[in-house]
Amino acid sequence: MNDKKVRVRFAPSPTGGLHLGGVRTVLFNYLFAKQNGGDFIVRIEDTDQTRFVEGAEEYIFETLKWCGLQPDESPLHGGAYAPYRQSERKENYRQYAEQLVKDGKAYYAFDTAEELDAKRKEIANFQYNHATRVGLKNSLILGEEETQKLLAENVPHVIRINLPDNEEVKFTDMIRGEVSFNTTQVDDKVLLKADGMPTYHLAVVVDDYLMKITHAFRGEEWLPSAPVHILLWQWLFGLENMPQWAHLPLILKPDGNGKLSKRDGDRLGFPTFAMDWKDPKSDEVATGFRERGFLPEAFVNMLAALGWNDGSGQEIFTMEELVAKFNIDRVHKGGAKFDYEKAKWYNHEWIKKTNSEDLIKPVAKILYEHQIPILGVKKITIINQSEAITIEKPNNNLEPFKPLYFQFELAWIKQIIDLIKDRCTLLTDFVNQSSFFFHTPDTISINEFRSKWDEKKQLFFNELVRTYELSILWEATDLETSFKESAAAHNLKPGELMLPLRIMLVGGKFGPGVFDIAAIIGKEATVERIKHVLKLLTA
RNA sequence: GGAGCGUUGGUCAAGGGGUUAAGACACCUCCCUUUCACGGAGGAAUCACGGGUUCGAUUCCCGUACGCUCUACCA
Repeated sequence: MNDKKVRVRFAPSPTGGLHLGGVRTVLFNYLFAKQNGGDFIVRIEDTDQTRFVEGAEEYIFETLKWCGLQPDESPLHGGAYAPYRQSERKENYRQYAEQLVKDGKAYYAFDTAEELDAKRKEIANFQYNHATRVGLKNSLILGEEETQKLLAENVPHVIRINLPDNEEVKFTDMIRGEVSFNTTQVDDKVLLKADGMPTYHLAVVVDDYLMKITHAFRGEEWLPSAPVHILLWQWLFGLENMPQWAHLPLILKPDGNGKLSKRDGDRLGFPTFAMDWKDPKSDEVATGFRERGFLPEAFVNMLAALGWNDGSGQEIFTMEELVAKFNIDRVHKGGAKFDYEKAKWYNHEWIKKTNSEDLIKPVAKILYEHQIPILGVKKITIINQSEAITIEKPNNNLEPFKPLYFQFELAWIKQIIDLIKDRCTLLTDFVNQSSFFFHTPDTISINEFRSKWDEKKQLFFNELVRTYELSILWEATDLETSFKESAAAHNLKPGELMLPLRIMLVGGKFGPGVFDIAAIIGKEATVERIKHVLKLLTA
């Protein structure tokens, strides 16, 4: 068993956007597979046709792509065990269910939904099990002849597992150690539905066997139904072929208790989906981490830390490091409350850590999406949502740009990113932190200094304009030197003059060093912005 | 209700019979910065409770409490 190639699977239902917890399950699967030189398989569990949602499957694959968690086998990527959609493997399941009936490990049940509902109302904690099935309509009670008759008449029926009475079912969970259940506590789950489709319980077991899955990671919410799966393995394929189970801790809501849900995110103002998800029925859009301005590296890093810790104190991990260091033994048993502030901290760390060159495309894309007119950029093409964009430089001398913007080149954007990335937590922060580099500030908080404005300052700035206009050198240090010299000549403290200058250039009390900004936006824009505010002040 | 699983600061967590019980986020103070951030230095704050076992329990055992998950012809 140990020399078998590691094969893990992520088995989502295409019922909507991919939630944080789902992506984390993928991550742990992926890390474990890659660490062991194994394969990561994505199998679509679409056995419930009533819950099918248009676009959900595509969304899942786009999310995986964005996160850098590419499957080795999937309906999209193909593989030796195709098809990878359970709806396309329908014929596989019935035979196993029938086999179980033949072996006495399962039985036909003809009870209608209404009859079962009535039972549930009548009996407090109704379970379809050893004790109650006597009073119900199933092949165990009806007998061979009656059963065959009903079957021949095509009476709608399901196949249920025939759980033994009062038997201990034990297994070893990779995270929790030995776990055991008594069969009296679990009910005779439906294996094959009336429509001929398997339920999850039958489908996972059959497909995990057929696809030679060696390790199965899933959320803790599956723990109570594990005994059904264990028994099915025992009866159908042998325990020695069963994958090793690992039930992952839940991700909890930040306030109160319970599983984190999309509603909590809406309520508290943070995303819970990886990427924007538009519900095709309601047209409602749930915002995703991607659109909120997260770097995929940061998103993945943050997810890895939700339930796992390598014990060294290291917090920032690249995917390669995660693959190398991930260890299932160090996954926690208890759930963790999601902390959006910490999530943003990861993003901030990643923005600081990422080379400015590598940030150009995502930043340009964000600016473009926020309609910052990047003059000088001839064309920004968005190939598709997850794809990087391409930027073309203009053939200068064509458009009637203001002189400043002729300086545009990628190196210019990189310079800006270098200057501001420390103060950007989300990619979207680049919009506010950089817009004044590209165009005159929309609003100028002139009142920040107006009350302290006087003739002396007016004169100083008038002269500064002349000095800057004549200046040949345009480096931040030169600008600062001439600024200070001029201030001294006017008998003014530079301190009282820098705030007005800042506000003239950027519009408010924020941003990097003023002279750095002036150096980057260039002579013409600097002079023009000062003059503009000077005019406002005298008006 | 039942079953299962869990419980170290406000949150994420390291540790695991004898420690000043790491670190991170958030919070507070100060420094740096003639803006805002970044950064740096400090601070406050914790082993759910009760019994054992032990010379000694946060750590091991048993209870209790609390929380969560499941209890569908959903996954």
